Amino acid sequence: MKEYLKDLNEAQKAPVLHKEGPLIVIAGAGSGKTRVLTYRIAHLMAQGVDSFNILALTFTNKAAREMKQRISDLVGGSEAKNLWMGTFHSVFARLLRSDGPKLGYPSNFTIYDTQDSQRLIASIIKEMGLDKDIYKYKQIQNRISSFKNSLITVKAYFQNPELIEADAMAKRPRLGEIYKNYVERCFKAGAMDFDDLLLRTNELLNRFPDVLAKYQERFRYILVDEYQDTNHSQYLIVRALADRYQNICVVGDDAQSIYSFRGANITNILNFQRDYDDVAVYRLEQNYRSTKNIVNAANSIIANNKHQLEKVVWTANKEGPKVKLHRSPTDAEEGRFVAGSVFEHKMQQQMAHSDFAVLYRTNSQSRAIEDALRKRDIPYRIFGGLSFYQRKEIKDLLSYLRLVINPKDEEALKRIINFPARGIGQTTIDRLTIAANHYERSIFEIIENLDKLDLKINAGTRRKLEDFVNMIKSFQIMNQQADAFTLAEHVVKKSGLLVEFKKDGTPEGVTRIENLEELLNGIKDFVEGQKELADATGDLTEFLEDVALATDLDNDKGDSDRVALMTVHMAKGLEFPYVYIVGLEEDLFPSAMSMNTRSELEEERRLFYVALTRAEKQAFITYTQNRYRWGKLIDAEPSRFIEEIDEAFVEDLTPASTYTFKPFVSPDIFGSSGPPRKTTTRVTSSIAPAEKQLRKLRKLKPNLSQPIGHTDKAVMDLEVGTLVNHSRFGKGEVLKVEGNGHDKKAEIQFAKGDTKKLLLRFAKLEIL
DNA sequence: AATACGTATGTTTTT
DNA sequence: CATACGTATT
Repeated sequence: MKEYLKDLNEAQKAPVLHKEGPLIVIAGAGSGKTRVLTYRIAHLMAQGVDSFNILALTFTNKAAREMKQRISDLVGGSEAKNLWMGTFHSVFARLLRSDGPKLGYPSNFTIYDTQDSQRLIASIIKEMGLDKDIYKYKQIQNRISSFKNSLITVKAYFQNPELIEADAMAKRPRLGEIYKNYVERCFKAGAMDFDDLLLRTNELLNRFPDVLAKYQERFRYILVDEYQDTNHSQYLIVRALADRYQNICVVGDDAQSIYSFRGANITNILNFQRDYDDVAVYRLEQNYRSTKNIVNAANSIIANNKHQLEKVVWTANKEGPKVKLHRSPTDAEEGRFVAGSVFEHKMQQQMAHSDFAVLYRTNSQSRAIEDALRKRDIPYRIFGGLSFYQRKEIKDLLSYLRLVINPKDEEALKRIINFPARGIGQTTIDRLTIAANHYERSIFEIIENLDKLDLKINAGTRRKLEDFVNMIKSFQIMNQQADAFTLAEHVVKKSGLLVEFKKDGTPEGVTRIENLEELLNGIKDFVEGQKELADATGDLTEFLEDVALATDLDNDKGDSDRVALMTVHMAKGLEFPYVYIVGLEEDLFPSAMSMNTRSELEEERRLFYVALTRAEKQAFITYTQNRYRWGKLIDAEPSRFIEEIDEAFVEDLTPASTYTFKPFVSPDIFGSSGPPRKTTTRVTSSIAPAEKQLRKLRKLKPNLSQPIGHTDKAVMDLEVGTLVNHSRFGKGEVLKVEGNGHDKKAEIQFAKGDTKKLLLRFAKLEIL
């Protein structure tokens, strides 16, 4: 009777059919976890669960859109439209639009992006008269963000001597004050930053039991995708909402946890079974995406990580070609290789451009690839990097629109009050800011009441300020009648933006005008699209929210046949027949910033795992000997990850001839088995490669005497009652031993209070 | 107040 | 390299 269940294998069917109560799906890469989520929702609806009672949190808005569409196809009718589906940020932004006023926020609050936050913090630092070389606004923004993601409010900060001490040690004793000011200023501006969308949701649910109850009733069934990448704030929201009905389904893969830098906490997924009663655990281990060579290569990489849930990803797919490895002299050559290879495979295999993706660790690597693709006339699209909405001209126009919606929005105001130039200088803005802080009003309100205040601003400037405010007010009046597109078009003309960029005359200015036109088209699309959606109000507020939370990926209509260029992070959840992973070099991938601790390094490795498992048919891994970085050509060494791949699944494509140019023969220090290590042509380097490698390894703190993934015999034979010491968890006692050989695990009660189940093969244990 | 120029400074990844 | 900020000049 349930036709759609035929689309699922047995392992997938189980979580789909699971009825009430908490469940976790540990899903290996490419094992069809999106499919499980989709079908589970469809199945719930088919079983009579009201679509209004289902909340699904996805990783991208695009994923939500596609899933909705698929569900709609499965169940028919228009029910799927009622599902609450989207990213944490967009779902809870929407929730805060209706319930945020209880916290004192206007329902039309602005969403500050990272740049807005950083600018505000920079100006606070300046206003406080602090040394900007010690108080670096980016670092401070980062720290504040991580506070918020861990639910450390300003109050909590000041009650925590450890944090205060840490900042004092870092020579930044006034960090707490900056944090306090920042929060107050955001609040006064009617603005929430990205982290606030989660933090304030938590606040709302904690402070108002009736609101919590309302949403617990509403969201009786909660599903969370990519659970391994949730941060503490998100975790608490989910817990609160699921508490009443416990119908919580989380899906994820600990091996693909790659967002710890923004607070993602891998223990959320590792501890899920402890958080809820009677958790059903399902595993999806069959990979449907990739060839055997790709799956096996990926498995061999991830085996180097110690901390992971037990899981064996396998595939019944065909063997496929081996993972190809290629070395180039420079990054430009690397680009050429990729472009040539794309061209070749497209021709030979009759593929589309969109079947290819180039993945890199950092956005700046896109340049060399772009150049090469362009030279070969291969169409491409870059995702991420400086997104469309972050371009200057776009942010300018958006700032006008933001100010129309929320005149208290200080960052928007400061951005455009004198752009295009209208003779309002820094001194005036500083005075207004001081007055605004003093009277606890917004700058906009100060200007509105200029005549009542005694500010040192001359008549000419006063006049200009009034003109500005009147212009914004005229836009506001227009906004009550006109749709977003008509208004935006009007604003472009009347604000002087169009003229400003037109008179520029350079190709740069022309591009800017084109971008503005593109934005206007986007607004038009939005306005028209809104008419079809039941739950959308279709106004400017909503458009601005979409814009603030959209990523390039969300905007991809997939209507053009281009090679995709993006960071590995962005590629999560996607798949392509052909994948090129470029820049596999030490200090780049793994990043130099992420090699200080083992857990950072393990995250880099997971990132590489994610990259490799995007590929369906074939994966290419490239690295260079020299690369431009900071505008200078620097030596590059092959990434340690290259030799971690089991050689059985790799084939080196680098032409042998390039090896013959070596001025000297470097000793084959890693044995003849692995792929060739760096064969440097640099004679100036006095340190031999082996020596260099060793020095790098020593930087890693944990005991290197023991190779990763191999534990000595005594530990493998430990018994119940044995006292052990773990490199991270400390001392503990073995409670239980289970499994055999490879799978042998021990349950250990640690002195700190935690009980953990560890795979002996990986756990770093010492018998006491 | 606006512009032009020099310097320093940092660079992972993103909602 | 690219941007951001400070200083000097008009």
